[in-house]
Amino acid sequence: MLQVPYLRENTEKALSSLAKRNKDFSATVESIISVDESRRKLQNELDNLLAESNKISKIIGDLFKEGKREEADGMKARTTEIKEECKGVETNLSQLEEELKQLLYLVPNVPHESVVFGKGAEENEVVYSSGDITALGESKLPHWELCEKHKLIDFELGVKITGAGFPVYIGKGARLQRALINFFLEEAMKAGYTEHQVPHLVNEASGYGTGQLPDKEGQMYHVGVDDLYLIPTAEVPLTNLYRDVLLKEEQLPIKLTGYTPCFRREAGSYGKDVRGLNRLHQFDKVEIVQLSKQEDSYALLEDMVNHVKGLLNKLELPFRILRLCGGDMGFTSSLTFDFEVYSAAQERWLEVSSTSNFETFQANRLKCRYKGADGKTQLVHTLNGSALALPRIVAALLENHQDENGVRIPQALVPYCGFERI
RNA sequence: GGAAAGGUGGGUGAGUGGCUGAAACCAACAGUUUGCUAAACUGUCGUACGGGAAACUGUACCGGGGGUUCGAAUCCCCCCCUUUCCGCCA
Repeated sequence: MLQVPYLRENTEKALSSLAKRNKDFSATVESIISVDESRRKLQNELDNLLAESNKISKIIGDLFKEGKREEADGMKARTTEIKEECKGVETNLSQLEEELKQLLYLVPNVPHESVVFGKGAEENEVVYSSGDITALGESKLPHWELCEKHKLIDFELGVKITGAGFPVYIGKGARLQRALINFFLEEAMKAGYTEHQVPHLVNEASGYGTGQLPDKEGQMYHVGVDDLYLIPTAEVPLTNLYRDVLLKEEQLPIKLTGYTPCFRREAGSYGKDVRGLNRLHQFDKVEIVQLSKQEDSYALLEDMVNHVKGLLNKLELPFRILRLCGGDMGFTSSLTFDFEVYSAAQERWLEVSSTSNFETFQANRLKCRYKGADGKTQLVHTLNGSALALPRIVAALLENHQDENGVRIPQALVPYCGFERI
């Protein structure tokens, strides 16, 4: 959620940046500013009424002590009057506050200056690419066929016990999952991230904290009886560890990592793009999260991008990095880099990581702040990235490293797997 | 699921309807002392929204929401959460 004073003082700048999202927010922002102005006016009115009432109450108290009971009783009339007036003002005020909140929920984060205008995914900029597109022979197979051939994943079984999008990993397929999770966690640990095992269900407040609520309510599985949500990413519990927290400057940056399964309803997506491992309702992911001082966040974003680069290089996968254009960027993000791995057998790019700086957008709702050297309290910047999500990595590994004898496991992963080939 | 006890500032924790935005202690910050560190001493020290160039100042906030009262952290009602005991259980 953006901060009203920011919008008020930087209206032009905010609007021109927001326009990069290929949507016009000027009407909403204008409403925010004008509603807030009315709000402040009413607040002032109320404050003055209350100030008067407080003053009178104090005098009455003093009169009572002096035993001037009648004089005191005489003053009560005015406070009753004030109370009536306050009621009206309060009602209007809370209405305006609610209105303001709803309006603020509509405005996404202001894109970073490096973000370009764009309507959608086609306009994302490739800012880096690494590795050659793997040349595969005629016998190349997509991962879903490789999975069947080598008995790594049984999609049908998953359908039976749960439904589509809930695969069952078997044998070397299961061990590969475990190996990847451990590999990613170890690498994150070496890079200074502290591993956390967090709950896989979160409450409503956490959903609001990181911005999944109210914007993406339908994307999360909701456990009605207990009013809890299954996490769509470890970002939610990890970042919310620092909800309502006042940090000291020297504690920053805070670097967190964790493995969790992720649950996404993915309502409305069907077809060939979601075949096999390309899109699932449940998948595994290792997430990295940072909380930082405002002035450091973009350097740290760079570090996170480099960390993910390192992982993909060790897995010997060809990939590219995209800087998302305004139209394709998530609601809460200021700047996002997507990582895509080329899948030679499917002949398409698969998104395997999304690494973003949210600046103060999440921190504002989270109320995660720190006290700077100057004694001033300010919001932290939050960042996160997938490092990495498993299913498409598995797809890419299987497809890119297949040969006539099966599938080769990249060297870096062998110690974690315990086998060199599938 | 049943019973009981609790929820107060960055932390611990007092708090009799008005002198309580809130004692005390810890932490933090500034200073004095000191060869350095430590200790000791002195002072400062909550958050949010307003007004003001500033000093300063108004209001709100003691889990959340209502109510009683001229006046509520304090009394009443509802809700939420935590802890402990019992039950169930990996």
